[in-house]
Amino acid sequence: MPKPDISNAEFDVLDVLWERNPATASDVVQTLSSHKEWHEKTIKTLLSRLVKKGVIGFEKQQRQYLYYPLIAREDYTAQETESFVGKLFKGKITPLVAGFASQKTLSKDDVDELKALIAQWEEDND
Amino acid sequence: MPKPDISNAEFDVLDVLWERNPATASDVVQTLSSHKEWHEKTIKTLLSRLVKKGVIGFEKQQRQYLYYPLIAREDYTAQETESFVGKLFKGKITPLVAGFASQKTLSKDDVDELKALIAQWEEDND
DNA sequence: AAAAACGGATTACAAGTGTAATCTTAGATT
DNA sequence: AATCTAAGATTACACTTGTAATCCGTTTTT
Repeated sequence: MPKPDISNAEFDVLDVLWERNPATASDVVQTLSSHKEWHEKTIKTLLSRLVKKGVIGFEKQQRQYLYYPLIAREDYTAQETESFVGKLFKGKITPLVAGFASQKTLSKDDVDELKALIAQWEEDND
Repeated sequence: MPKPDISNAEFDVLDVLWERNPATASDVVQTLSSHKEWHEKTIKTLLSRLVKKGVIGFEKQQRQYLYYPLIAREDYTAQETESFVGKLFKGKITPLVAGFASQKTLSKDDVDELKALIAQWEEDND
């Protein structure tokens, strides 16, 4: 199946389902109400579109539906990352990190974590 | 001015202008012909849209226009990176790098470059 | 029972996108 | 000079996206 495009608004809805799975439409509405100004109807529409795209599924729970994601966040993230890095950095992470570091300041913790990652890599590949 | 959205197709055109600046429409058409199946008219449309969005500018060169970018690739890249990392990784690069590394294999060169980056950072911040 | 409310389904509608085709006008060709 | 042509301007058109409103049937409420 051709990987479905997930719009920005749809993503926000999907993101809720990744956190709280399964969830009814009104669960999603409630969760989003804290940081989005969306009308309930809007969220219902987005849920329907995600269903139609095959991104989420649902089970009838009496009157309501219980929605749940059909794709894992990790998979989505990995795909998006690959295409993003491919598009803007010719597939190389280093320039991404370099550019990021030159703009947003890295904390010592960030750097420590990166070092740990590298150490791990070196351990695996020696 | 509100940062203009640049669509995917528009990006490919802009990308050519970042490489070859200034360029006529047919320069862009020729450059893109190697990897895109776009009709010349399509590319002209994209150029017009980019002009309208204020992303590129042009100077009349007799009959043709010479187009050139109005925003630097680095700036665009930095902004996109920030929003991408913000959206998918809560603004942290480390998990991005970790996820990337677990999927696409890093080369030794990649790792060396990352180490160099970190060394640089530590030198600047001690 | 009648009315109101709620849940999902269907419809709406403008702006943005991908992907050109047509129009217009000024140089290039014959 | 008449015509062809290439360049940009304008128009096209279906699909997606943001953002709901309306419809329809089933529970609640009164």
